[in-house]
Amino acid sequence: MTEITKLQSACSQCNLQELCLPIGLSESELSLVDSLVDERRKIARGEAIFRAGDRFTAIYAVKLGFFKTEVLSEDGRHQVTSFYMTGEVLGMDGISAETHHCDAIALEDSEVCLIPFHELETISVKIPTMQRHLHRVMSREIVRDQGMMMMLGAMRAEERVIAFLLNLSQRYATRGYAATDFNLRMTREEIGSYLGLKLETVSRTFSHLQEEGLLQVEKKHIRLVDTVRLRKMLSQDRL
Amino acid sequence: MTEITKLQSACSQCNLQELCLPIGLSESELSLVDSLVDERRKIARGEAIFRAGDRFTAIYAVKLGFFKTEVLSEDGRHQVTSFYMTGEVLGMDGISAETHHCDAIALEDSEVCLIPFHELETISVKIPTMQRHLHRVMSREIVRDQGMMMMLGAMRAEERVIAFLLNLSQRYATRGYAATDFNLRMTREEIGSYLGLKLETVSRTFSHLQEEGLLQVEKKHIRLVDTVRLRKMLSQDRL
DNA sequence: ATGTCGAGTTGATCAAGATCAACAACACTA
DNA sequence: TAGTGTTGTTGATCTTGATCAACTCGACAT
Repeated sequence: MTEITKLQSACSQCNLQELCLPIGLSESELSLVDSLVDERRKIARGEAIFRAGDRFTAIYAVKLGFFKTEVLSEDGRHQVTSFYMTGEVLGMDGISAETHHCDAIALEDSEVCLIPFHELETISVKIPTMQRHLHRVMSREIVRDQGMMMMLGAMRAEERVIAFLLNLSQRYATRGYAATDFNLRMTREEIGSYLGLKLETVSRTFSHLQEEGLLQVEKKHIRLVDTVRLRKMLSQDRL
Repeated sequence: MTEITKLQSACSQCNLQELCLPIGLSESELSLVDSLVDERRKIARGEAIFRAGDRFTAIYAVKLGFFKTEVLSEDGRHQVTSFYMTGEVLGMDGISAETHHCDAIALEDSEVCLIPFHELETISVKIPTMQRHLHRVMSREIVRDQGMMMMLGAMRAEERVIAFLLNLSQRYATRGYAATDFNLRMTREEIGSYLGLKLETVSRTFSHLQEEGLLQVEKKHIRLVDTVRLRKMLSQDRL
């Protein structure tokens, strides 16, 4: 099903530039980048960009759509480790062993820009700004994961759900979408897996927060009613 | 207290080379690396290499000793996010924002090699092998964190403790130390924090595993008696 | 229409781990 | 040498979230 198309609009033309690329690239540097990212790939909902065990060759910038990554252990247990939206980069788990450690699956019909990693390394040598950018993107992933560990290790169910929603909200806002009014792309089960909770607990927590007047839920549609108080519940709880 | 010494023995002479550096560097490349790492620092037990909020300037290779990193949230909660032993590299969380996001604290009198990061980036440009190595080290951290999230989100207390001990065991083995007989450098509370458990639970789990004849605990000293069965308990449990 | 399937909600009950508490062992200090 | 603080163990009880189960709703196929 996966369709491969040559890139129509180059990175130098892309409106996601400020998310994907470092600022302040010269024109000649930009054209180097254009030559690097020469393939776009459409991924239908439910399909994978890569799966655990696949040979690592590239990282992927989400041009459009929504993804989850999922780790699976030998015994069949699996856990959602991340969600990625427009402008975010995934696949960096594969660098260390030249093999991907997780599945990356589209939660809606999506499109990614394929960035051949070894070529990226080559270009980084020529453009120091690019190298630094790459390092920052990787480091950001490390920091994010640490925050996640904090959440899984130290927060209770309600706090996790709130943190999750506020994080989504903030990321939508960065992209110019409504911060308090959005549709979830993932199921309750996927949220639960991500947060280390069961789907029933996620559902109950949504209902409970709704009763409290903190948010409105209708199936996948979320409206954050009182973000101030939600934020407060994160920092105050269990003081 | 922190004492700064000029490096006596260079990287090119260091017996940790194979852990820190990529294999196959030429002599001239090695001397470049020697010029990069020019400072060693002693950190007394309980002291920090850096703290959250500190400006990021370098990453650190553990020359000797044992560290924990700890994230703290606004409300005072804190969680151990990692332990680092000889030959491991820490501080990469700081790259993204030029600021460290966690505290790195010595659990015993230790010594680290200070690697100025921007100089490392510069040298990486000249030595592609070095660049690739750096990327692998960062990626390894990402993979490790994902495994950690899996553990925190999907495993129960006993499994977490077993996974923790087997991981330690494996890392000691890599370093040529006994794999089934070692001393813990951290308290039960630190283990608990790392595993998302309370110290009492860690203590009880140790006792329980001892009753089962799987390991022997005496204060900080651990002896893994039946690693085969321990490993099995990880993969079989909750099949 | 009817049936089926996946996703979500809600209730009742259960169990894992947290919490509270007492105490032991030991290190460090005065 | 007594005194104090830190670390660890163990017991009793409580709470949170898991589990099991029933049911609704909507999408889709026949």
